[in-house]
Amino acid sequence: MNIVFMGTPDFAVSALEALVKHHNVLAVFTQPDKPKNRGKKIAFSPVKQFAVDNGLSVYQPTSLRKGEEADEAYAQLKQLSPECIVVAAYGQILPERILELPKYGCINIHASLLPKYRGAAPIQKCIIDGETESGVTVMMMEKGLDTGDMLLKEKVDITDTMTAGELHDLLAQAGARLILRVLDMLPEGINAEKQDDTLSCYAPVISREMCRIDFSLPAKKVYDFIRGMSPSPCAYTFICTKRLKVYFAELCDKTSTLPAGSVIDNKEFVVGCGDGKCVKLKSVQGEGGKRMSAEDFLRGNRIDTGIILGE
RNA sequence: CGCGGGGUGGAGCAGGGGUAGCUCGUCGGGCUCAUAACCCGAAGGUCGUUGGUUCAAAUCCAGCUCCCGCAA
Repeated sequence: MNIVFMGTPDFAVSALEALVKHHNVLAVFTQPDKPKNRGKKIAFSPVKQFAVDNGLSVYQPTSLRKGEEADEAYAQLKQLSPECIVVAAYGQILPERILELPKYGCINIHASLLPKYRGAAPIQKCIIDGETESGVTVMMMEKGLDTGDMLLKEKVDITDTMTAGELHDLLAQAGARLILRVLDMLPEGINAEKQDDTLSCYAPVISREMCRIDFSLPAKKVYDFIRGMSPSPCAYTFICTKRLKVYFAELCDKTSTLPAGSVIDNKEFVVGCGDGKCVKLKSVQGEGGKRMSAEDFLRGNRIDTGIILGE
């Protein structure tokens, strides 16, 4: 099938990779290159990198909705005349005229079991909420954000030690499998299932401030938060005014009567939480340092018991 | 030229012109019913790289390189 693909981050690459193998990808749309990282270097999005490596033509309009670039993009799409547009974490909302353009419509791969966790950060959010399963939904796109009729789903179990990164990888693979199945079924028609809006919830974009660990929450919540943020955008706290990123922790059976955030054991980096239970930090990264085990970190940084994280 | 931190024995760090130090690990020995506990001892580093200043550079200066935090 002739397809135009739209996507930006790593999550979208797996799907694109699968499409390239089994279909004819006419073009790839991805977000414009922006000055990123230290020293203002401009970096390609993972999707663009893959597209370039595989000789696909790339389009990077600033907006599909308004302005000259939007009109240009529309004209380009019309000329490409794809039978289907596949979208995976593209980062832009498609205007109606584009939604209506392809014969089979625009299809989205979303990293949750819709109607739950609509929005930008479903993978992180469902782990933070302590869910035990999630999945991928492939659906028709319509005007609303992640509200279209669902075509196919695949469930994935979330183990209680799984991080967002691990779930991300599983879902990306599942997404790639699903989109291929959907495309095969498309010409014959698929039963679409409407979303039950009363069951929906949103996973908004995660801002920097939202990544800060709140040790006044129960230990289990703190634990879910840390693994839900890992490895990106990564939960953090402060230790003596310095930022400390926390990549992984464990629940531990010690208890604490000290204020939430207190370090109650500086040999194993045990921190007290709001409900008196504790989490043991396992993988951390200080400013200017590399990610390392908590044991290594404590070896070189004198952390007295009783000091409170978060400042 | 966005701001900033850093590259020191296997690991994590301290030192900041003139015998290279700490915590842990490793090896050997001791104590113990026993231990990730404790005691004694040992090995292990051309202090990222190049050049400069100096009687003397891990330490000061310049370039290079690699790693990382912030901000976007």
